[in-house]
Amino acid sequence: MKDQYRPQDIESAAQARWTKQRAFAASEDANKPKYYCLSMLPYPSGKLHMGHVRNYTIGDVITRQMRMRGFNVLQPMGWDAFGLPAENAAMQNNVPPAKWTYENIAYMREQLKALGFAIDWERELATCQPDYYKWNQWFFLRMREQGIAYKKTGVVNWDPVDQTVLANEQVIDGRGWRTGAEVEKREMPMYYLNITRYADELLNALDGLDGWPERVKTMQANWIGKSEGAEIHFPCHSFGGDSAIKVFTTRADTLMGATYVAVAAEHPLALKVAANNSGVAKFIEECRKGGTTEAAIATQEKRGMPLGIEAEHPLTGERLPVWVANYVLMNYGEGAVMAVPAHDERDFAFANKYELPIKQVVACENYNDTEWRDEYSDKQRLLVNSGKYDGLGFEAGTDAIAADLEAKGLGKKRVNFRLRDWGISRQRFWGCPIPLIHCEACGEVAVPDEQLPVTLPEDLVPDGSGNPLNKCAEFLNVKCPQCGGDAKRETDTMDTFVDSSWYFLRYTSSDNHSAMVDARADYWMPVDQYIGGIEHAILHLLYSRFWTKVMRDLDLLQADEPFRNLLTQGMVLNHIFFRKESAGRIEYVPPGDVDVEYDKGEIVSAKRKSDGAPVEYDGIGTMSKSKLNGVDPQGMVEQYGADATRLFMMFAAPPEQTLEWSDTGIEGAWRFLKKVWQFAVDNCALMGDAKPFDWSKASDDVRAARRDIHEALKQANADYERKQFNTVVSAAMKILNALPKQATPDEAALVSEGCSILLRLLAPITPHIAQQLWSDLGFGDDIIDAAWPEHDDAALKSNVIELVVQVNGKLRGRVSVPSAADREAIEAAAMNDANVQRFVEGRTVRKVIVVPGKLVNVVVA
RNA sequence: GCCCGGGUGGCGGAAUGGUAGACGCAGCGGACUUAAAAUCCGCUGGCCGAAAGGCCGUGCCGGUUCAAGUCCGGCCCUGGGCACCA
Repeated sequence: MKDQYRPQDIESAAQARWTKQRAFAASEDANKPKYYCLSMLPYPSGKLHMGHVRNYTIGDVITRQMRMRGFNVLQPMGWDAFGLPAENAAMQNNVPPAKWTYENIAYMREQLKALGFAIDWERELATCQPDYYKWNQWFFLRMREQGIAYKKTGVVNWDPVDQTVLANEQVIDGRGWRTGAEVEKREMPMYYLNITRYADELLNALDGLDGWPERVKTMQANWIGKSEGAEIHFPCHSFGGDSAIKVFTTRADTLMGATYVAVAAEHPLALKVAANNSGVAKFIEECRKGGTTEAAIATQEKRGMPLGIEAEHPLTGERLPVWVANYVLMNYGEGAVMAVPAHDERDFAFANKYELPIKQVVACENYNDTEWRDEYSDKQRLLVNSGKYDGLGFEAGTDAIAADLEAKGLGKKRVNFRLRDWGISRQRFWGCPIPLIHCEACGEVAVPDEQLPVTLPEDLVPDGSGNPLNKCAEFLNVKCPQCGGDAKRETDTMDTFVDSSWYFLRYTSSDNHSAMVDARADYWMPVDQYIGGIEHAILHLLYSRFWTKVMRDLDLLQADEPFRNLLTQGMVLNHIFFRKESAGRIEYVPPGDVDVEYDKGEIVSAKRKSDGAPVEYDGIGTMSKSKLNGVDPQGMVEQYGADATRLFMMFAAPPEQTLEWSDTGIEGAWRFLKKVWQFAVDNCALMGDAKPFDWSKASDDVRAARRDIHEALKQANADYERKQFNTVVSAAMKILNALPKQATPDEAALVSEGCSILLRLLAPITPHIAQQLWSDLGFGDDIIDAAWPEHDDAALKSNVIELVVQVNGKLRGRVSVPSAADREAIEAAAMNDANVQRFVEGRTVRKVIVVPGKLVNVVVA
């Protein structure tokens, strides 16, 4: 074996060996339990960043460990290749998005290979390949046939200068990022997927996802947002007939306290009034400004205006003013609310601002209608000022009022979800075309299955003024499949979340060109372990669950849920710097190009290295392409090797924890691997002997060292089980520290067993060095085929144990007792300690708590 | 604004109600070396003390417990998500 640890040599050799063996090419095998280990596919942004290294190392550690434990493991990889950054790069560099994307994929694939991940590359896919997105289109048409995909209008961000739709990311402080123009909301026809049809199942099935983090399930449940309440009709005759304003409320019990009705700015009634009322029209116009995100809407100043019409209270017939208010959301409930200012915080603030009446109907002492207190909305209190409903509680009051409303045909109990249907239409080029054709004679016609895929031209370059497909005659002009007349193709493409909602299924059947998935999907599904960033906790994971259920209902799949176990990786954060260009445009500056001045740990000033000009600090945030704060692992891999990089990433923090980027510590990982190598070189003559050894005849030192090793192994296995890999690494370090550096022949069994354990523990994390030493030291040919190490209980036994003695909970001494000592003997030994006596002397012992194997606590008065 | 996390030495972190700071990084001291690098050994939360030992200490305030970083209530700061970034 070589004297020096040189990762460049051993890493490429190990990778070549695995490739030649097709070691990670998975096939369906009935003789072994299957294990599908999946990491979220990367967006091919150009280069890997540390977040990718973290994500894929976690997946690889699990993959390799499960393989050594005897599972038939599949770990595939692909590319989430459609999306906005490719269009931006295209505009900047005047290259087609396809070229940019495929070049990025080629580069990043080599980076992944250099990191030695145990990936089955034969199943690789990219979502921008026609062979992949053909099935998006095929399945979209099946959903359209079922009514799951349907058309309605939706709101988008509109840049009035560029005359184009903007993504939320392109709206900064309510203005377009390129033009600086104030963004408007605009309605457009779009396709939606009817995810709300599955709302109940998506919510209830969370209970069965035992392998998911509680926090993710809570986030999904809150997102789905099931509310039990009532639909109530407030009759309104202003525009003739017997129409009514419908509202949804979770507090029907407080109906007698309703003093006005408020509708959203987009509500049909508001629009009708606006037709003849320029003040209202102007207000609605104002509400159209600004972004469409919930955050933008929720943080804006609450404003409203009377519509000048009235609605009838459904029980009392009292006339209530109708207002338009920007805090009412059109896409939640009915787009209208009954306002009960006395018992709803937002209504309270609104009523106080516009001097609307406030009527208390729930018992609260010292009610004050100018200062809000949370008890006003407490559901535990009883109704007052509510006529026949006085004295009822929340549930009884709701039931009684709902029953009376139902009898009058003016309402009923109802469940409402916060979840909205999923709008998938995008007015953008670099995405999967929606397979529809618009014919003047036949209307909207589906592209026939045999004409799929509708292929996206790969040579167009967007220019920022909208979707280039609209100017591409070759794509646009088509014959109608029904009548054969001239027709136009749909130019909207699909949300990229569509692509990522089922890619994990395509891996199982990636070579099948005649079906979306086949029976192999039922062999591999569900995914046994899914790993990806916590930022995907809601949207991607919810859409994938929905998509899986739809495929099940269309008999394409047996699985109900896609992901059995979920590990949400904490994000890798880095500092963000930027400066404002003219026209309000923001230019981000990579942290590596910034010199920073600190004062008491806080950044006080920053300058760009390349030109010395000041830059602004925008805090710390996730590594992202758009903010240019990603760190490329390439330099680290070249200098220290893949193993040291992987080890460092795993050692830096537990997988689920957020990690602020810093490269201090890579030296430590590198040093550790050098020490492992040196230990192997120094002791190689004693290794590989697998003869049984009688440890009871070994010296005390050898047995003590072996106990430390097996204790560390036990801890490491528990930590592998709970996926806390940073402490697995520290256990490996402890094992190396416990082994003699230059062993004597008497220690041969100890170093041989210890080294064999150490290499197998490290094999999932640092597979190259583990493979090289395993074969050099004669333990076997391939460590990936070695059995997983388990600790020996006999090695953990000890004659004497040390206990901690506390007096009133404070540490006062330590005593050694035989491990077989009983309670009395332990107590006596504890009381005998000189320092303990100092603190007990002259005081009364109230009780003595003995925690076996741990401590004694003497409680004195 | 709403929903979900996090806050422990100079730094990354460990501690599944039971010894706070494992394992590392950085730093300091020493060995080896003509020298440097590399390597090896030792020290390293703060304050008091010659030492033994003591007092303080896990974002802040309060509570439960023999015992709280860990459980409960309130607050502050910070990260993620909020439906067109992926």
